[in-house]
Amino acid sequence: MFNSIIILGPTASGKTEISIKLAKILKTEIVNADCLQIYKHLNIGTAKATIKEQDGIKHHLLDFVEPDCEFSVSEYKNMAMPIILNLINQNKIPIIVGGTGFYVQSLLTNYEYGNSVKDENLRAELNKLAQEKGNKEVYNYLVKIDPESAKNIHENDLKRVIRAIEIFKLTGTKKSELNNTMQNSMQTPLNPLIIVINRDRDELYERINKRVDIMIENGLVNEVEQLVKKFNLTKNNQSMQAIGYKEILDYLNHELTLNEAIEKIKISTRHYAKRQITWFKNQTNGIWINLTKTSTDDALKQIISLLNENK
RNA sequence: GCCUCGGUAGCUCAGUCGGUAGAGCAGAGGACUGAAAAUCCUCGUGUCGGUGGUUCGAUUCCGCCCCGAGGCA
Repeated sequence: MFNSIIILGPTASGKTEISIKLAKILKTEIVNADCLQIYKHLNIGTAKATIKEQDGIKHHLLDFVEPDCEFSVSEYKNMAMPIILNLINQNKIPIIVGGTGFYVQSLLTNYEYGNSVKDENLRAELNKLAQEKGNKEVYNYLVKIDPESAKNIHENDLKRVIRAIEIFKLTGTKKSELNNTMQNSMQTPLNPLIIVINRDRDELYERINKRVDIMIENGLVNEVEQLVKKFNLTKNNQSMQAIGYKEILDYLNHELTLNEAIEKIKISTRHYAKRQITWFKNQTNGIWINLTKTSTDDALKQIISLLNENK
């Protein structure tokens, strides 16, 4: 019997609307699983549901991190899990909704992401090494200390190469060993109904393009300008890696024209949607609903009946 | 009307001293275990504007035509 619902879907597919309507019907609450909607003040560009759109439904883990702070899956998992379990205890069926597959995945496995926190110095050092002597140099180092992990990481994927080294340096345990032990305990208190909201590619891309134009009309440039001023943000801040924000930042720094920035936002968003679809397709086994071919109401009916079937 | 420069992949363009072509972007597929809206990998056949001619062979050379940009009238 399902005790929770997870709603995934690429950006601009219509997750938000459907999840709020579903929450109304089920008289439950929503837990955000979007790695940028967690940030306060990033509203327009992240397509965060406004208070009005939230329609009285309680949203957890939305809009609570300061824009100059960092956040990670591990923290997400630690915060989300108690909230979800608490809702289940109240006999509610929490609806977890978002586009960050990585965050959702953290709720479905017992992986503890290592005991290692990050080590900025080590990261900087390895990044420098890569810059001076090439990615291969850093990769070869990983091959030496953890050949098993190295096999699964491309030598140019610096972030992952560095993280694997970091895990070993900080914990003395290889990442590959960590994987093996964790693999055996792939269990979770959640038994979720997983729904993937999607649309025909053409329509999705049209919606993305249109939504970016609307964001600009709604004052995205001003939002970024105020944010940067107030919090002294630069490209290096995690929140400023968000699509829509980094490009407008370039515009404000006169590195792009407005039109170039807008075009770039559209392209990056399309790329992002594509990556999301790949992830959902191959990393989760949800039930797909195509909103190009199904109305929102029918989709809701379908979800409810799936829920009841398994009672 | 004349002159010049262009017309090659969805877009921007490279190239073939004559043996039917290749980059970037777009697009497609994939990876993903403490940055994930991040990071990374793979994938390029198209009447080479049209039509005649020269040639064993033309997208490449020549003629004419069409389209675009600029210049002279």
